[in-house]
Amino acid sequence: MKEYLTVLRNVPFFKGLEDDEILAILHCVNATIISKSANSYIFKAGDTTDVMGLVLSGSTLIIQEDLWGHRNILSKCNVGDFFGELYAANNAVLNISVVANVDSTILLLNINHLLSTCPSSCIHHQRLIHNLVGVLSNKILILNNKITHTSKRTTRDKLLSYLSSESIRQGSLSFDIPFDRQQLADYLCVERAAMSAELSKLKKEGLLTTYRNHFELKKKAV
Amino acid sequence: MKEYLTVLRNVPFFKGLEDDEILAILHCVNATIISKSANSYIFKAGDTTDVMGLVLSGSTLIIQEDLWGHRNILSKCNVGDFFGELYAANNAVLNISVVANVDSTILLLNINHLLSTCPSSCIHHQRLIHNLVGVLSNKILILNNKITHTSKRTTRDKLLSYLSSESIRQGSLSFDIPFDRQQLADYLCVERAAMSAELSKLKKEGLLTTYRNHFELKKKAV
DNA sequence: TATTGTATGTTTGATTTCCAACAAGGAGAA
DNA sequence: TTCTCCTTGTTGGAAATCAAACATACAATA
Repeated sequence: MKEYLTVLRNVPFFKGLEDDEILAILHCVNATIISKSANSYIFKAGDTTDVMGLVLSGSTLIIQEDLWGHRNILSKCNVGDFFGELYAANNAVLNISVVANVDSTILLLNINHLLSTCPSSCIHHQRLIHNLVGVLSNKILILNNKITHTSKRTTRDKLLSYLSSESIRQGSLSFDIPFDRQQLADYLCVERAAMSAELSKLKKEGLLTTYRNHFELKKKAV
Repeated sequence: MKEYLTVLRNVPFFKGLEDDEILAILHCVNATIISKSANSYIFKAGDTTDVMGLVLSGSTLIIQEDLWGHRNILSKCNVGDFFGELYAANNAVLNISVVANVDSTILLLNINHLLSTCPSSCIHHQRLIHNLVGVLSNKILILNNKITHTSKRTTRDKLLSYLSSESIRQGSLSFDIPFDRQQLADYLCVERAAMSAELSKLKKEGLLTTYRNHFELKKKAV
């Protein structure tokens, strides 16, 4: 297990924990390591699971198939990423499958063990639970924000919603965003070209100025 | 506190707990009750908080203001609903405000107390933590689903994505949905009229039949 | 039965977005 | 410098969506 500490140290679940504490917890929740060859299934849609997975080496793909058999890759989990925690925590039927992208090593953590204080009342357990709740609620905040922006009907409103929230979040009318144009368009679920055009309009109307990923909003048209 | 047990029994956080267990937990996490008159703030955007709120009587509004002062009501919390748990759990700056809609009574729960096993090692605590994680991860699953559907570019693809997932979830090509047409359109972020038209097309193409909120999908065109 | 209200389907012109291609500008490499 | 490559901005025709009507069907009620 020790060989993977360099990975585990940087996992949000284990934030703020020392190496020996991590090892103690892994032991206390009876964590197991499995090896999966490329293209083999780790979770299959329709299953339930009480363990979550954490990629120690290799990578996995989260895929979803619709009724007509169209296969859709939802995301890729690289070393240090975890998956299945939502279904494990909720005892829900998986509507996604997880397959090894290449030969991979996966750490399996039983979520019920994680959530139960261990017999020896292991003190780091509380930290872990706190981290878990933090990770989950942070994810909800991120998703909520995205939905707030993307549910606006026009490209213009999506842009203004996003830029306004970034400005408020960063506490300044002048701020950088973490996206280039293509990424911003993908995030807002619009066409890059249409978005660029809309940005130009907003500039002409004096609502903002922008250079690359730097934006400045104006409260009133100049 | 006892007078509110009828409310608390039905809150997902307290699912599976008996009345006396609920009372024990409230005591053990040092829960407090506050009264708020109509239109007064409970949380203000920009604040941080380590407590979450639960509506015992009355109701609250979750509101958000953008940079230009446009006020947007995001949701309403009725008796038994809770709010602020995401920010409390994550120690995040609030980007929403919560105001009392009418004169209201609010139960404040300190999330750090909830997440720490109490000195007396109160056994119901584990159940509570488990419930909390369940509630959060379930919410993520719901949001993920919505984003999956709404991020499709056309009304047709949004419909098919949603209907396919519902069909798979309910394990049948013949199923009911919990929305009427207007609600479905709102959920998918499209126009009701355009959606109705698209449904008609899909019918003509033999991909599905529908009556009201009942749908039957066809794997191949008839 | 007649009346009313509600949900759903249809239509149409205006508007917006999509798609594809190209243009402009800058950064880095040869 | 010159030549790429990459990002961003611009444009025009095709396609989709929006908004606002109106039509239809059905249920509930008197």
